[in-house]
Amino acid sequence: MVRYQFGGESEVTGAPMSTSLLSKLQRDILTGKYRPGEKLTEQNLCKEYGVSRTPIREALRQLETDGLVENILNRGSFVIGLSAQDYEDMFDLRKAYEIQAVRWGIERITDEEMDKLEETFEFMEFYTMRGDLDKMLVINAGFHQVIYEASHNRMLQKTLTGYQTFLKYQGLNSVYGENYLATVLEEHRAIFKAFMDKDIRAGAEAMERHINRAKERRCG
Amino acid sequence: MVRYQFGGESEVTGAPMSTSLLSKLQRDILTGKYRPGEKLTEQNLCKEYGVSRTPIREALRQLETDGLVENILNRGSFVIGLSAQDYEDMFDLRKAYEIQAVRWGIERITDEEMDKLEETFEFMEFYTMRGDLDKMLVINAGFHQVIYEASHNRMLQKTLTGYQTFLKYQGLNSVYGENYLATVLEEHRAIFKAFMDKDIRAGAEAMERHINRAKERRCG
DNA sequence: AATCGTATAATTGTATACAGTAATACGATA
DNA sequence: TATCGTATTACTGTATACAATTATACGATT
Repeated sequence: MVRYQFGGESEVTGAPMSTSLLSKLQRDILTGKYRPGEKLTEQNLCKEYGVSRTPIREALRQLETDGLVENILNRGSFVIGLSAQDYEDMFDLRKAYEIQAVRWGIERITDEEMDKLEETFEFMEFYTMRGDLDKMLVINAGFHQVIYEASHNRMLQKTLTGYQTFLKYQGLNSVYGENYLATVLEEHRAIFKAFMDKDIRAGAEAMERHINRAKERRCG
Repeated sequence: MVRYQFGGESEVTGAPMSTSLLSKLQRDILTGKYRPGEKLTEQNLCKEYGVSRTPIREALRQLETDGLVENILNRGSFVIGLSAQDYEDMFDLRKAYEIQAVRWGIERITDEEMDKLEETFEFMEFYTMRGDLDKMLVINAGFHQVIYEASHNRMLQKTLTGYQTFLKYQGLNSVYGENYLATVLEEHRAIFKAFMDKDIRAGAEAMERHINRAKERRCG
């Protein structure tokens, strides 16, 4: 058994500087720096992150719609806690959307996106061979991201990307079994094959199995 | 055939004053006052809604995470257009979650919530008898809301409530058939019965039928 | 006339200032 | 001592001010 610790940030979005602030806050909430129910005083956050109240408030508003924070009028922002049940539920919510992403993805994927999916899968094979868990987790997320893009549905993409954020930090507490890499590779291979074969049913089933097992594994 | 026009606002949330601004912006984007691709200049919005830039910017950030607006660094906010395909897709996304809401709802509903569901359903019967389409559409949304609450999952609730906002204004363009009310009542009756019987499978199937038909009807 | 470069204007991003509300401290009263 | 009421403090909500970036206008050059 290997207890895994994440490396640094990986911010990829071409979004505003304040997005960096947002992802820092997401990280600090999801990793437990701020505890459920805790009040996030704007002044404190200003000092903590070295910016003024305006960007802090904007980030808090986004955290609110993300469901990480609750905003009460004239009283401030409070961290929302996720129960074990919430985390378990999240796999089911994710499953429903991931399956839909595969269905639409197989229908709608472009040639360029297919190339990208193939390339990503080959990276997965490579890093699995090398036993590089760190890189693998990043590629893993990337593989799913390509499928989200291939679904050509912005909302689906946005929601699933949001779940990945949650799971990314949840992953900090995960324990990965010895044959985790090989197992996950085979699950992904089945999904990738369904894309090659343009077999929607097979793709949906492969993804369902993948997420069901992820739920059992309690990671990725 | 009856072409339906919505009445006034129905803001129920006990949320900040700026939420009123947010819902106004949502309405004005979804009803087409601001067109897809159009730039939303903060100054203009200030004049339009009679507030300063601060609350405008906060609302824009929320609209961004809602997927109604795209924010480009140093260039501003642009209205995101939803294609016919996007609206069609939305029924499938909603369906996946509505089914999950029923599953969890039947498992987790409290006695108080069950009372509320029953009461809501009885209102539906009443307004159907009276042929009051206006009230019916509100109650319809309320019936689903009770199920969301019964699911006891905040994320599910939030996401589905978001879809309702989209569909609410989409409804403006809907054409309701003569026996719309009676049809929808029967679909809801099947769902309600499944809650009474605590029959998860029946509930999921009833909800699936309901949303499939809503998709065909292109409304509610 | 078309294009490039610079200067100006407009707009966004951030910080600060002011106003209104909630939380707290503290003293008066029973 | 306990409780209530008031005064003070702290914080949020909103408006404004300043800085940095982008868009536009206009003239110089080819």
